[in-house]
Amino acid sequence: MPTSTNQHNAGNLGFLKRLNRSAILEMVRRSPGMTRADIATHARLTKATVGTGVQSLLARKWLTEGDLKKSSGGRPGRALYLNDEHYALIGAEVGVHGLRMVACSLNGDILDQHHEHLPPTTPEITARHLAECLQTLLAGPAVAERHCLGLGIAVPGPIAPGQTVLRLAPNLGWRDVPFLDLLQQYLPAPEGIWLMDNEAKAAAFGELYFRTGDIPDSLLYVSAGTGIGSGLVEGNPWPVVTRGVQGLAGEIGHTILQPGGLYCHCGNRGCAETLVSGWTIRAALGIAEEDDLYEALASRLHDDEVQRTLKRAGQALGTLLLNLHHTQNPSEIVLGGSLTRLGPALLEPALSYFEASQNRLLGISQHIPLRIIEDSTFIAARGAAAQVLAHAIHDPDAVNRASL
Amino acid sequence: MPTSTNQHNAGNLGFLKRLNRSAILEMVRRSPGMTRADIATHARLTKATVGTGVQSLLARKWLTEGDLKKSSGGRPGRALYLNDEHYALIGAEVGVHGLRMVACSLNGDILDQHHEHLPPTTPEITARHLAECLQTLLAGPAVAERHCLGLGIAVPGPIAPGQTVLRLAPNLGWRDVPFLDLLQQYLPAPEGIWLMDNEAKAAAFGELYFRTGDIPDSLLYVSAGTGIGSGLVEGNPWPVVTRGVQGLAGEIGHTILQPGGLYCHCGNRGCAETLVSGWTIRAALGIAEEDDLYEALASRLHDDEVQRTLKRAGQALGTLLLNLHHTQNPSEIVLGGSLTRLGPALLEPALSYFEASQNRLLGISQHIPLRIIEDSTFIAARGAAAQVLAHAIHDPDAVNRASL
DNA sequence: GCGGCTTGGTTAATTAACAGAACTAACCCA
DNA sequence: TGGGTTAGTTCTGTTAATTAACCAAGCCGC
Repeated sequence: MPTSTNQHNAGNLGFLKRLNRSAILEMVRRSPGMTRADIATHARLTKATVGTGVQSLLARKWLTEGDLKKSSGGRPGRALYLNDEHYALIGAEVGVHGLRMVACSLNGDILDQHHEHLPPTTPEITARHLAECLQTLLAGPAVAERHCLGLGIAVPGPIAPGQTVLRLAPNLGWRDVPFLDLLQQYLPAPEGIWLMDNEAKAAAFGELYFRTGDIPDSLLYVSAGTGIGSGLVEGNPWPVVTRGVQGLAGEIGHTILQPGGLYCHCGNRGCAETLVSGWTIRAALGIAEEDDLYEALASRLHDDEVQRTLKRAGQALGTLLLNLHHTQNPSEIVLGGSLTRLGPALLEPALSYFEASQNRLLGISQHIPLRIIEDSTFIAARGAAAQVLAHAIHDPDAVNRASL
Repeated sequence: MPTSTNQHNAGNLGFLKRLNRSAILEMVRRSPGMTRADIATHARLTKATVGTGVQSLLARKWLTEGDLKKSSGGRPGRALYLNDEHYALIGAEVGVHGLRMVACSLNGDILDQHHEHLPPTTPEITARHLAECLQTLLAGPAVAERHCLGLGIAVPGPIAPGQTVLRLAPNLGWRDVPFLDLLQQYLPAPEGIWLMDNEAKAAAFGELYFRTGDIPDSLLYVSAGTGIGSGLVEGNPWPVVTRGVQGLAGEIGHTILQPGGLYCHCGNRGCAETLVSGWTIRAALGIAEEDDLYEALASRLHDDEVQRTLKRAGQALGTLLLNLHHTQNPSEIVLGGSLTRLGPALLEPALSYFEASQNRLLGISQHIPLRIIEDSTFIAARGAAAQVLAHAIHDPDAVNRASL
């Protein structure tokens, strides 16, 4: 978990040095083209301190110098940028319909990606499969030249904070799987950071962290697919994912929207997932698990039954969003997951309800931005890669040292 | 907002010194009786660093030395404690039924308290009234001898982060009131920290921060009174209150529990408050606003109508708690507010539903502790005082300097 | 085009914080 | 009573930020 202070919250001189290097790096990452002088004023450090810090970050290939900036009467400063050529980040997602993996540059650009179809199977087979694909990815021309900072894995289930065990993945049929350890058995490389997180939380982190321009204070990612989950990222300048004690934060699919409603697979009644989710829509419209939901519905989208079902589901989704707004009140909401491909039939009722209701309480017209991702295929994998970067940035000198 | 790093997340030597002093102080606060050697090992600082830090904190009366500890073969260490005699913290709550204020010691012990009955009125009258009462409190024998670190105010409505404006307080009939500024006009003293926060968020902070023994990683306070609100505190070792962009985090009373249900005063339908809250229970049972809810119900508690009403409300409360569990998953839940006085008729249905449902998802028997506060009269005021302490602790040397 | 003016960035000496080792203090135990 | 052990301090050393001087590189007005 990225944190700007060490575990015990006290620090020595080395910690201070690290802190300042991270701060410089993070500032340049967020505002590409800053000069040393800009950094000094914004970070309230002296020119000298920034100078040596930048020098070290240049030497370690974290930064590159760009052109001279326009002068405003004095000597022009030299623009600094994240060195987008030297390092690579690897992210992967274990999903219900297969494995997805990406290699990213420090700016979050995807260097290489791969989608491997794989129906739910045992953790061992999955790990072996993933290890093979990752090895190919690592050896590929886009990555092989770069220094790999680490690997992040996104999985469809809750993970308790500080743990590497996937507690439950109903859609994979897994329970208490130490997936990261398993993967490590089959995959020696890369060295560096290894981490695993819930799919929606990884996605949320990536959507916030790899944002170009102003980074919002907080962001909620709602992942609407076979199940429904969410991830909340908060904190400036060091965003952190909210997990909860048992890793259950964001299990919004099991939030009750209809007391006494239908039974959910979790055993409770009236969960949000009984109203919106891949599996309820499938159940309501008689679509088999093996079929692609979008393809199965494409031809029937204008059927009355389909329309009614999706509208009902959309309204529930809108209610869910409103509840999250009044519980967590994020700066921004991003809606992804396979259900967004169903388009306006599902989303329009959700959005119109949410837009109409969200400001009733304060009576203001300040709307929370809500963005919909139509193709969220690689979002979670990229988010896991972002988490690797966030870790690495906290000790930028470490990557060139012997052990991380 | 207490944060261990400065705003720009870079630091100089002075920052490092402050950080380490805070860390020492916080460690002793949490584990009274630690010795210098204990601190050194836990904080990973050297004995020398801890020694000088402790010396300075002793000189500034933040700490006191206690007895020698039992030796285990070597020289016994000297126990260190928070100096509970020198400083005072002031907290106040502006509530629907009046003003409450407390003076606390650093350990959170209440030195003096006052409850002033005051029906909802204008912000100006309220501020003047509060200022007078606070002046009396400050001049009282329990406080006058002490150095006052500052004043925290808890109010029944949302406050956007970093602001001192109460955006909305439906139960007071206020909107966009700069209450802290207003109060400052009538009350010159105390110098130091001034802050204002939502009542449930202040309460949450206090319940976590003034806890004796192990402090949980996170805590959710649910305030069930005229309206329903919650506050979530997270973070170790520096707990932080979650606010949301507009300060709406924790407005759980306006979370939809019954889509298409009754109209709420906020304009939406089926809000939690239409099912559980002082005002719905009053409306359902025909109790006037002026009457004390508890007293009005005391004689009728075994009426069928009352029982039915409270049971329904209790079930809704249980659902609300479950939803919070699956959204935020706090380490611990504390339930307070005037409704807890209604006892088992309301609480038993809530708890039994929550207990039965909370572990369905993970299929484990690890329960989240849920504590009920029967008398939460001064909880929010004390919480506001705790927030003052949390601020002060981040720069323990500052209080003796000229300006804070 | 040639000095002032302004801003960017580096360098060398200084300051201030933590670190390390030696030392004293205080207790236990045999 | 002396050796072993742990607590805490002191002195010296190391490290990182700071200060101030300096050089670099543009602008501007004459």
